[in-house]
Amino acid sequence: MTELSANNPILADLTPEQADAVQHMEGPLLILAGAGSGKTRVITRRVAHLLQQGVKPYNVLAITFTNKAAQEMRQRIDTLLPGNRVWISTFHSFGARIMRQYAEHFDLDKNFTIYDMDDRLKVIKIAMDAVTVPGVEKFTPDRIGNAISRAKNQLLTPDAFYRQENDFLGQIASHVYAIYQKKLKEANAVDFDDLLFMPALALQTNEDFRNTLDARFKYILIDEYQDTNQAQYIMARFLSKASQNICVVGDPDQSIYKWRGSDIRNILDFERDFPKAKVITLDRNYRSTKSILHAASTLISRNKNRKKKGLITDNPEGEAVKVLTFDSGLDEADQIARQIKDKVASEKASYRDFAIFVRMNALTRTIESAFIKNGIPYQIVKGLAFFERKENKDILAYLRLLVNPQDNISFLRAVNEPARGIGKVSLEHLSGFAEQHQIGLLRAAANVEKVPNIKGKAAKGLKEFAQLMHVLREHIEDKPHEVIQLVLEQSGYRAMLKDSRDPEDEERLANVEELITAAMQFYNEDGERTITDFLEQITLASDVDGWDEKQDHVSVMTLHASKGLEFPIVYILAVEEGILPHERSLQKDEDIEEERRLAYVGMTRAMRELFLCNSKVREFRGQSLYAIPSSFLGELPEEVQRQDLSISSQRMASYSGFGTKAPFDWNKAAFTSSSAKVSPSPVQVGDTLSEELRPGTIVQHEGYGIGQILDVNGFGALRKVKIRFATQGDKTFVADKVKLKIVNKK
DNA sequence: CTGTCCTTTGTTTTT
DNA sequence: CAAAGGACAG
Repeated sequence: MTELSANNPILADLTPEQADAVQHMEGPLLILAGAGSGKTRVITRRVAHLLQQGVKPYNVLAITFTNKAAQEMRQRIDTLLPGNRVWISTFHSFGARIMRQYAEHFDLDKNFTIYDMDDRLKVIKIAMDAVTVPGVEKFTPDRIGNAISRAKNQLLTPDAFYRQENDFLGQIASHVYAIYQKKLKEANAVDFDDLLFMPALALQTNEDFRNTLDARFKYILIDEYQDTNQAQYIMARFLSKASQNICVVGDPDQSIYKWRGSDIRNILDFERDFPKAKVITLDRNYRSTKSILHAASTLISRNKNRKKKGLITDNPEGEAVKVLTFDSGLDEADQIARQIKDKVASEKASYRDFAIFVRMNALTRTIESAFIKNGIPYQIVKGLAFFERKENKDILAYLRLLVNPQDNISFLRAVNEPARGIGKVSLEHLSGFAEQHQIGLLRAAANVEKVPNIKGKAAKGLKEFAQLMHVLREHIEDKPHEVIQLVLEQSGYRAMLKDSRDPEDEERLANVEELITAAMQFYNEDGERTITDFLEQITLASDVDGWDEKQDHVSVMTLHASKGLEFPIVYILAVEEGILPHERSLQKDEDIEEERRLAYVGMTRAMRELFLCNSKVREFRGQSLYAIPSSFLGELPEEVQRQDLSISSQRMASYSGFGTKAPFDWNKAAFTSSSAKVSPSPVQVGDTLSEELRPGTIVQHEGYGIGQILDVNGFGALRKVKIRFATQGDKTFVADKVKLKIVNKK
């Protein structure tokens, strides 16, 4: 390098390892970047450095995990080197763009629709109805859909999937898969998985296609490589076959998407795949206090299937990490709200400094009401929930059908909204006709007079709808927001909402008006953008893409969504057995390890303060049930402070007369409360403390008599207890429903 | 065909 | 406790 780093902002303020990674030019590079190790800085600088060294922006491809991350990276690079337009996107957006550009390679029209999960489910149901194999009815569309998704992630076509040795589900799914794919094709639509599957397969099998793209993308950079799946892996490999200039960045300890097909081996085997790879480890953390880092490191070190490594920091010790115990979820939410309010009032922090992480979306409800009650500004970072409202989805269905007249799913959604007298039966006739003539539903509707059995109101409605779409199609090139305006007007949708006496329709009307604003903003950012772009952005948006970090509010999100972010003060809610780790991961060690990584990801987001919360009673599906602190809490180092903030703990200090034995020894030892106690809850719960139901305990059941508990599993209403009775064999009960008398504790 | 009321059903995480 | 699906009357 000829430039002096002191004068070059691209190389300024970097550690030797970071500078090494930034300046690496040719050949494969693996950057193992621990949490908070300045990864974002390194990758943006690296791209900037490549450009500075004369690499053409056109030849660079950077893959990020979210569109938001892509946007940020674009801006940072633009700040360093203005005017360079590098291709930065997620794998899915990349796939979509390639597929539109080379639509003919994929046997698609370039205005294809990308189906989301809802759409996918509908197509699966249609395919399951159409398939003739016996046994389909044994599976839910959901399970079939997952099986198909897995097949696509492994680059298996319906044929290949069928030929593969399969269990019963796989056999059935492979048949549905073939029809499902045919239906998608007919609708000129693809699903999320296709955006990876199709380009990956094309790269693998079509050498010309591969050469073209490989030659174009001479330098590839992939972030969050630990969470890539097989299809993404193939894309990465085949795009960098000639140049070998592939740089991947990741942290095996933060791999949290195995359930979605991610394969941690992709990163672990990088050096095997690219024998000449240079490996740089970034193990210095700049984000968190020593306390936080130590707590997180101690937890993650419990994972057996893991390369040993540690993170170090020069940051101060800071506040101790705290485990907080509350009476109930309501109480947990309320006390956290107060803590936040107090800290903001005393000017120790702003609202934007706080983040609340949860394992499941359902847990945001209570915290949301507590924030509303306490007047705390907040944002729930959950996708573009706005676009998922019924009224907006309806309007978007019109748009999708305009752009892609073959889109049958959107047709079915829009055709009778507002009501045009078209019911289920008419649509079945229409589908039959469309099937018979191999045309789309819209085209069939345009020829409704030729369809037998559709008469009267329904026929008139269909004809009118087809004509409406025909008229609207004239405006397809108009600005997105103007098209929406037109759709609202001419479809009668706006009139329907306006004339309604349902008070909620007023809000719906406001929402669709806001949809126009959203489209206008989208267009104003870039006048080249089309309706197709607008629709694509909405469909491919990730949860954090809707997050507005500029606002001064508390951020509430899932642990998954928190990946890659950082906040001064972090609360993780419901760190309870069955929630984190999640009940459905408890069977397999490798699944529990992923839950531990998830907890690790959440903890390492915190810069200054970290609170891990649990409550004694958790409200769930309208019921209140005893909750057990997460086993992860017992894996934290000693200096973590444990505070029992439950009212019952204060009140019960002098109370005796119920159980005297804490359910877990480590719990008893670790929590600061003075005397061991299992308190009767202030809320109504089942007759038997489900905490006391543990394997080995001898119990008596009214009808079955004496038995011994074999197994207890599940959480909340799903918690089951399996009992072996002396005379009646094994029986399984719902833990909070069954009445049992404890005879002999284990 | 449409709207309403009632039963059933279900909950991990998401591009 | 909700949302979603099914049954039924208008």
